[in-house]
Amino acid sequence: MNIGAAAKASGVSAKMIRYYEEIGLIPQAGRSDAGYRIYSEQDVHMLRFIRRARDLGFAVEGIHELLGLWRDQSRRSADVKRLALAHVADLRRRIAELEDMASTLETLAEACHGNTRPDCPILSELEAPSGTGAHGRAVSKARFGPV
Amino acid sequence: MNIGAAAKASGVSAKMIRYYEEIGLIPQAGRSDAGYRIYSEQDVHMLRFIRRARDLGFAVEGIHELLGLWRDQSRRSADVKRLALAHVADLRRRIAELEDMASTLETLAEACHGNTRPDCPILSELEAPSGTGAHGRAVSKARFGPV
DNA sequence: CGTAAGCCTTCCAACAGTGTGAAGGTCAAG
DNA sequence: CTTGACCTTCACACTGTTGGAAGGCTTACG
Repeated sequence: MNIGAAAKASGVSAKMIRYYEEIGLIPQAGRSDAGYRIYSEQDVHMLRFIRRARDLGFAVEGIHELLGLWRDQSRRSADVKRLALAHVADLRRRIAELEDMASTLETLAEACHGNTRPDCPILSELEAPSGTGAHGRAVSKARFGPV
Repeated sequence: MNIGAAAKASGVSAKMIRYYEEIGLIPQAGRSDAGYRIYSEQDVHMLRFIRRARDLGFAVEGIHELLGLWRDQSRRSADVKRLALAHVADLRRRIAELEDMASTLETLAEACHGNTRPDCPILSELEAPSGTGAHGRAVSKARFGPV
């Protein structure tokens, strides 16, 4: 199977398959005489696994560990569970940060007349935040990388 | 004021100040004889504005628009409000995606014994998703860039 | 057999937003 | 004058994905 067919079958783009190979997430694919990468059903199976882990928000690093456990027949399910729950905690942390921002901004927007006049509490708040936000202050050094 | 002092006073790192200047988010700073960037209290005020907008999750593009409105004395507050609410909607959309992932994964983790045996519903699900997730399927092509 | 479409290959660049580090100039205090 | 703390620019890293260009391969059709 060519990379295009594997991409279609797995839902992972050809570009990403090559990228995953490059960073060592997946083993190097075998090559045809012409140098084309060749994939088996097994490979497609693995790519689909990766695709789903990605869809659940796992970063490549996490997917790497999941793949290791997946392949390891003597794994302990406790390790998988720990990995999953750590990721859930990470997701929840990010959710809380976003929620803080959203509610703060929503409160400010509610207080804005939204008319043709220039005065607006949103800009005022950005200019000089009032000490106590009605909602937990979203103004923090919260940083979040890509998923 | 040097860039270091402006950074300390505004909460925006010197690196980021230079970056913001480079991409045109802020005007080019004046220079001293030695070529050092010089900042006024006004500039620091603007940097603080940027810092807070960033803390509320606005992307540089959005901050650009906010700055324009901030400086525009004849702005209509309706425009500010529209911008803010559009961002809130964006945040909520991302929250929903993350929440979907978290709850799906949490449900799977709950079903995992978490012992020394290898069988684990988390891996099973990644291998071949059961048609209907208990929670809305988090498995989608959901993509989200940086904040 | 020739050729054109549609694959495949590699390499290079871009995105957001931030950080790291190197090589060198400058400023202030001792 | 030296030292250390600053400033300058430049280049590169990260994450994950996409886009394109230049060239080779395959396949199907005439």
